[in-house]
Amino acid sequence: MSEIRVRFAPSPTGKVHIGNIRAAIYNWLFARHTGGKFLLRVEDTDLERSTPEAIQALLECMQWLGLDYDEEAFYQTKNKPRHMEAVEKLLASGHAYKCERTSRDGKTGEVVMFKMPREGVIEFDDIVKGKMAKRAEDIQDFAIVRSDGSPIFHIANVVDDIDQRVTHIIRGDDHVENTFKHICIFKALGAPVPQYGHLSMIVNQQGKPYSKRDGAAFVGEFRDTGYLPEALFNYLLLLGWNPGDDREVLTKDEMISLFDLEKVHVTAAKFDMKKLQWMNGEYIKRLPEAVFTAELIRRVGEEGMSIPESFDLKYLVGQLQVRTKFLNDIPSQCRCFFSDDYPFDDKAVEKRLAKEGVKALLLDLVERFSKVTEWTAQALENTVKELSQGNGMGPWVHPIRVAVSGRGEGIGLFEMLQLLGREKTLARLENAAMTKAL
RNA sequence: GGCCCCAUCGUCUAUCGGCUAGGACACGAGCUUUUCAUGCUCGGUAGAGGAGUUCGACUCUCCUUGGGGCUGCCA
Repeated sequence: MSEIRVRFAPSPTGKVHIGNIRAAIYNWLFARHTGGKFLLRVEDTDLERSTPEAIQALLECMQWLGLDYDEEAFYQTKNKPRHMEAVEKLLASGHAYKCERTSRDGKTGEVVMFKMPREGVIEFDDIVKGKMAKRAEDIQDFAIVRSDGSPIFHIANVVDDIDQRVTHIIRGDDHVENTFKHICIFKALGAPVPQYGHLSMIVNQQGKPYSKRDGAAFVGEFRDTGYLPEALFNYLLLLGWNPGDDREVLTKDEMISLFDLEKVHVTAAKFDMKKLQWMNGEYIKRLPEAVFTAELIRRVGEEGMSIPESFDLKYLVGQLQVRTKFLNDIPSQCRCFFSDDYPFDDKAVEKRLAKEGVKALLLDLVERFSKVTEWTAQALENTVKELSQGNGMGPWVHPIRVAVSGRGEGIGLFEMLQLLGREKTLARLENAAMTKAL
C-alpha cells in the first residue's frame, strides 16, 4: 500500500478562519495517525490578497497550533505551467472546449470549459459522509480557464493534487459539489481519483456558517485574547469528533492515536465559546508551574510593572493559576501587587467603600492589623474572624479587598494581604478610609 | 426552482435493536468554619412528526416537516 498523503490548501487572505484551521487539524491528525505525510499547499492565486504578510500570518498561525507540515510548502502560482499543460491535454482529448461567454460581472471573452459526461452517475465513497452519488446530467459544464488565460480553481486544484500525489482529500463540506466535478477531471486526465472526506461546517447559534459577526472567528483573535493553542486545538477537534468515551481533555499523543476520520460527524456543529473558555481554564490549570510563571513575568513586564526580588512569586502563582481563564487577565490581576498606582473600579468602590461606617471600619482594621505579630494569611483571617463573631466576614472582607486592590475580585483576600505585606496593606487601608470611604 | 446532505438535553455529544437515554459545557441549589475562585454534592431539561419492519426502535426503511450546502471567468 502506498504512502498516505494529505494536504491543507488554504488561500492566504491574512486571517485564518477556525473552520479552515479545523480542517487542517483533522488532516494533520489523520496524517500523524496513519504515519502519512501532511502537506501544505498555499493557494495564492488571488494576487490581491495573497501578500507576503498574509502568507506569513498563515504560517505563524499553523506554527502556533503545532501544525507542522512535511516537505516543502507548495505554492499554487508556481504550478501554472502544469495547469495549462493539463488544459491542453483536456482540449486535445475532447474533454474540454473553448467558447465565448459573458461572465456575471459583464466580462466577455473566450474561456475554456470542461465538458461533463452527459450521462451516468458520478459516485464516491466519502470517508465521513458515506456513499455519495450524483447524476452527471445534473452538473453543468464549467469554466477552467478565464478569458485572460489564467487557470481557475477547479483545474489548478486537481492538477496540484496530482502533482503533490495527494491520496486523501479532507476538506470542508462546501466542496462536495466540486468533488463530483473534480472526479471527472481526474478521470479525464487519466489520474487516480483520491479518497475524499468532507467535514461539516462550524455554525453559529442560528445554524448559519460561523463568521466574524458571531464573535472571534480567526485564529489570531484567540491567540490575542489569551487562549492557549492546545485548548483551541482540543476544542476544535471535539467539535465533530470524540474518542468514543467521556474523555474530553486529551493530550496530543492521545489525539493522534485515537483519531479516526470515519468517526467524524456528518452534522454541522455549533460553536460554543463558553465551553472553549472552560477548556482554556483547564489547560491553564494544567500548565507546568514554571511555564505559567514565565508567562506571568512576561505579561506583567509588558505592562510596565516590575517584580521585586523579595516578592513571593511562587505563592502568587499558586493562588492565581487555578483561577485564570485567560492569560490576558494576568496583568490586571497582578497590578495591585507590583504598583501602587492601581485603578479603582467605580462600581466596587460605590458598593463596598462609599457606605456609611466603612471609614471607621477600615481605620479600626488598621489598628488591629498593626498589632498582628506574624503577617500571615492565617493570622489576618483570625483577626477578621474574631471581629465577625461568627456572623460572616463579608462586611469586612469586601471593603478590605476593594481598598487594597481596587477590585471586587481576585485571589483569596488574606493571601492577597500576606503578599502585599504589612506596610502596603496598612497604608492602603488608611488611604482608602480617608479618600474613598464614608 | 434544481441537485446534494443532515436531524438525541440550550450547546458539544454517548448509544453500533433491549434505555430507568449516559457524560461534558452552560444554568439552578447546596457544601468547602456564609470573601472571589477552585473543588465537591445534588437538580432540571433531549430522541421533529407520521407510517412500516421487529418480540422489541433513538437506533433499520419510507414519507412529511425543519435546517444547511451548492447551483460564478471566487476558492
